[in-house]
Amino acid sequence: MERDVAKVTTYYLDVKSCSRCGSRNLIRDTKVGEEVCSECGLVVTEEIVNPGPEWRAFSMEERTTRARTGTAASYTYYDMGMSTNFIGNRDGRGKQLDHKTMNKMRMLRLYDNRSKVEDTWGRNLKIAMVELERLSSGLHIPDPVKEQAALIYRRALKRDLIRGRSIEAFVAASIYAACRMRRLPRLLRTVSKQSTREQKEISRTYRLLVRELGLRMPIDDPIKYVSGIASKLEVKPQTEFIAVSILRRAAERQGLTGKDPRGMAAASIYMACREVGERRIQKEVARAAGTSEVTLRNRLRGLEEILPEQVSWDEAAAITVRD
DNA sequence: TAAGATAAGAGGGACAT
DNA sequence: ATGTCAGTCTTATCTTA
Repeated sequence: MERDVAKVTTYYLDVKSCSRCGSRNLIRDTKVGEEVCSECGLVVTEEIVNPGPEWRAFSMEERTTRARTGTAASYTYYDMGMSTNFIGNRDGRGKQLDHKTMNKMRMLRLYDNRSKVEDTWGRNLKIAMVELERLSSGLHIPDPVKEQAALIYRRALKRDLIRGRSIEAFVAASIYAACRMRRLPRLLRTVSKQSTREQKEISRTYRLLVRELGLRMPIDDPIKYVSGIASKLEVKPQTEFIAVSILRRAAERQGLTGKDPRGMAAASIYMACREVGERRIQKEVARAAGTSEVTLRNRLRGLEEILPEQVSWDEAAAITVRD
């Protein structure tokens, strides 16, 4: 553990200015590993290039905690005998304390409470990071995304969102959120299956995270799903090409907003297959896209309303070239 | 046999109370 | 805070071409 604590100093090296307003006046909050622009308020943490294991960020916390509480051993037994100390203003015999001593005791009580807050965070994080490790290895989450998830979790902890709720759900939700942010295709269902918590709770927690932390999720573009589905179905490149063109044209006409992107992708591929004359049944396409037949049909209906004319190969080429 | 239709249920957002 | 409403997506089952 110790050798990794030493590496912490490299953490922030790459950040020099705010990516939005260019200000160099950045405020660091080392407890959450967050960096905020003092000019425009942008959280620039995401810009930080930070490869490595997730508990490097964790050790930031650990370092401050250790500085307060001493050895790692006392960290583990943090609560023993400490919680009832420093109460009242009388000594052991019930005698009133003098002012000097009372002030001293007040300071001690203050420090004691503070260190306990830090300690609670530390313990929470320890449990959370173990869970994070377990889930991400089960889901094959690459390190940078895992790192992102850890960061999100820490921000949630800092904002006191977790008290009274389950750590596991927050870890799972953080991972899902990190995947969305980094455009790593993982279904909420898949993440939930690895977690001890049910999908319902995790999805609720995910939305809580997005709302409370103001996470900015990239809108996932149906076009991104096309190639994956196309390769699963082994359709011709031409078909895939036309599917993309269909989506582009639908997007121009505001036909994609608010719909499940996977359903849109599935419908466009199905449509493209039909136009090229490649035989694929709805069930196949829907399954490859990870959605249902019904959804595919509904999207298909929407596409047909928006795009009454066929998208031929030539038109597809024209649409693509124009971009 | 594939495609379409319909029903029922879950879950969440918007909006009012 | 709680309830209602419209809209989405899912699963299951039935009908149609």
